Amino acid sequence: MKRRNTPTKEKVLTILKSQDYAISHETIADNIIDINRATIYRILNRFCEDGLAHKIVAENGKQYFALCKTCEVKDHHHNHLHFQCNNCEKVECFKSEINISLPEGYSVGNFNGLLSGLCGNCAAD
Amino acid sequence: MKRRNTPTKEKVLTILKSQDYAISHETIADNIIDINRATIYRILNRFCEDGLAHKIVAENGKQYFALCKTCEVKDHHHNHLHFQCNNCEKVECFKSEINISLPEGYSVGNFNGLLSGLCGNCAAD
DNA sequence: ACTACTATTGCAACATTGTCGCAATAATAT
DNA sequence: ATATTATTGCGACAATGTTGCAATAGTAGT
Repeated sequence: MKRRNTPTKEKVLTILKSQDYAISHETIADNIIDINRATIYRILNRFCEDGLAHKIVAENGKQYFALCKTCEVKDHHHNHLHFQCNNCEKVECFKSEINISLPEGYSVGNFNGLLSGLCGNCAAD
Repeated sequence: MKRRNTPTKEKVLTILKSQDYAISHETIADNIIDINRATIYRILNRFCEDGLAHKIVAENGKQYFALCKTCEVKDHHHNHLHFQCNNCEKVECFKSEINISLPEGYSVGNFNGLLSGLCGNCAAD
């Protein structure tokens, strides 16, 4: 299936690029008016399929999306931790990769690792 | 707030104990008839508050609960990974703890780490 | 430019999940 | 027994993410 370039897709990508944090569909909806919720999800999921972004599931069950800056380019995966601040609720990608070893016979798929607590800014207050 | 012993709570605890995997409220509802969904969640959350169980958020955003067998007793935390099979959907606790280091100024809270893929049984097929 | 193909979008509807307020019930201590 | 209050059930709710369908609009080929 070949991707097409659409204004909507470009807008979502622009927002993703402009953010230092992983964002939820809500953030996107707040930044673009007149874009359907279903469309946002479809675009974001397409980005994930294409290896452009990755998805983080937060402790509240919500999905956050971030561009793949810290991810390995070759042998693409997302074995880094994320951090969500309980106060400002921002989700950020950590640089350091996690070593993952699976039991015999298991096959790897995805990794979703999230720490929570207080970020540098919020803990200082 | 002092806890009380109720039949409902005991039933939920019995089910938790009988399972080798982390379970969702659904599993409990399937095993006990006539118990309210809200009540299940309240009981499970109370178990978590009391350090009896811990909560795992899966990639579908659903909450799973497991008794604290593998968790550290002293200085109680849950720094172990979990694994959910994409086929049988079971969620299990891994034994090995993860080393977690936070950036300067951050304060730790919780860790939610989930691997997904195929478990030993399902990968064999 | 025109056309055909089909990826993408918007809309509406839906299932599901987890939470909350409130009144009724029942566990606990006196 | 009685008083206190933790727990439960019920109903309602908001929110999230997905899907089917018809309409729209990229894209490639002529």
